[in-house]
Amino acid sequence: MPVGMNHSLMEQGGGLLAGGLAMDLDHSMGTQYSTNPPVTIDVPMSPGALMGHGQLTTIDQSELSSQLGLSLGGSSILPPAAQSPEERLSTTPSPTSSLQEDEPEEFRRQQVPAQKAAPVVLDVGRKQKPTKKQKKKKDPNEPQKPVSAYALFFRDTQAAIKGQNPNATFGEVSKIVASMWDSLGEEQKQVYKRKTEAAKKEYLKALAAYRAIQTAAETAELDLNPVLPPAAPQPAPAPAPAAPTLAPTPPAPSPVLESPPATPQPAPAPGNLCSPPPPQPSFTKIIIPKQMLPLSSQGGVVTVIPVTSVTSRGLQLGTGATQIVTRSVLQAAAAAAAAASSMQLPRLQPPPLQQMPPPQPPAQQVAVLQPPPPLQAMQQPALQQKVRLHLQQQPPPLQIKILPPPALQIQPVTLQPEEASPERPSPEPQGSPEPVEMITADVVPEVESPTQMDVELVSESPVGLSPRPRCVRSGCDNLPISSSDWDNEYCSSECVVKHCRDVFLAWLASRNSNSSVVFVK
DNA sequence: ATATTGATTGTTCAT
DNA sequence: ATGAACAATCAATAT
Repeated sequence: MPVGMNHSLMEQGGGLLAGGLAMDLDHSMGTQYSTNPPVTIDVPMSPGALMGHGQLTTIDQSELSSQLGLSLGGSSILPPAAQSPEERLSTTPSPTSSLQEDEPEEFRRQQVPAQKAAPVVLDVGRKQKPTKKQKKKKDPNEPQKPVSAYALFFRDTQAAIKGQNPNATFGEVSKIVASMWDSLGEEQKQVYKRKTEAAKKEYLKALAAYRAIQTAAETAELDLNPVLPPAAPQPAPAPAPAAPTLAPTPPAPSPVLESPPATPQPAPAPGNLCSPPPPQPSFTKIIIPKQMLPLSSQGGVVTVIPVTSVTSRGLQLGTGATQIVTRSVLQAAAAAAAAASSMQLPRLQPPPLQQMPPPQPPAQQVAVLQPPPPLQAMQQPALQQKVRLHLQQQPPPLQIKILPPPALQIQPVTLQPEEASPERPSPEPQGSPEPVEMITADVVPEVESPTQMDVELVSESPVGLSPRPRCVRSGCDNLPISSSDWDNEYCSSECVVKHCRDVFLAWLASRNSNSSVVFVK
């Protein structure tokens, strides 16, 4: 049985992965699970990772670094401190508990250079061993400590894993993530580590500023009896560089704290897939014993979906259906849709996901991928994880390989037989890699069956161009004109009114009841 | 100890 | 008393 995989990417907010990720699924599908050799999925992935499970899951990872860099940049969650907006000065003494990591130390040192560490006093306070609750009491304004590299990795990965195994418990997912992390190459880990380091830097800065402000506020309070509420400072961005007094900030006091550090270098070429990351041929294999996998009971299916990835080549599914989805494709689809009609179809942001109706007879794997919005991730709370996969029940064992992003070649165009990919007249004349115009059904959120989607997408554009539209009002044969009051469907305001009236009357008639309907314009 | 996510449970507050 | 809104807890793992 062919395994179909659906992979859709959300638009990345902006700069996305240049290197994009390519996902390659190679199936040497045979026919039967048992007899079939394991299915191999080559996933040039980026940060997000994937996972899968089945009888045996093998994940090969190779240089994710470039991709990771991108994705991370995207997720850039990091500089929490710096970004944390709600910055009110509150004089609340930050819980001592928070003082432990390095930064606190640094901070202390800065403030009290005289004594080296002498944390004694602080320790006392800390000793308290506050129950969990207490520690949480942190001042909301206090910059948040950057999360660990592993945590970042977890974030990037868990969604994909969950997508594959919706039933997986947190513990199972954790194990998988751990094993993936374990087998992650140093370089890849480095990427995450770098991220966290950068975040830490930011954090230190923010913390310094924060403390300075607090100190200033406290002193001010002491001096000036009136206890003013922290002056309801602008809810403005975080680490107000204001840092009046000491400003123990680090050596390089680049005054610019607040602006989200647009993640410097990690994300080279956001927009396009043009810059292929340096290829790294090495693979790391992750083998996840069936037992580890949550859905093992189901005869596992392994699917890997890089959260942040974008495929340069897209996904290829075995035999029957070969599908390639690329970011450009999505964009093209979106553009097409937009162009096609004024209506905005929900395609890009499909509802979370409804369980796909039991797949058609031949089980198919559908993977819907939604990479987290890159840089903006922070800003947009909501989505971020929308990876869902629907796998069929008894898939042949799969092997997932994470490959280095293929050169962004664009050969892919070969796919979908049926789909004559419409040449988008519009944008990107350029011969650049933005290759594929193909829009496979998959691209579209699971809302509809692939087939339908195709139809939809394809038909849409034509609609706009379709031969001579007429005024919508029945009985009117005039050509429609465009107006700010309506799209292109009426020839005049009269027709609009008439049409609406007719419709309304018809509706009333159909209900043949005079319920009290109020027309509110 | 803290972080990851998300479900569950517990608490608080308003009606 | 009820429900909404928010907070805490838990799971396995890494730092």
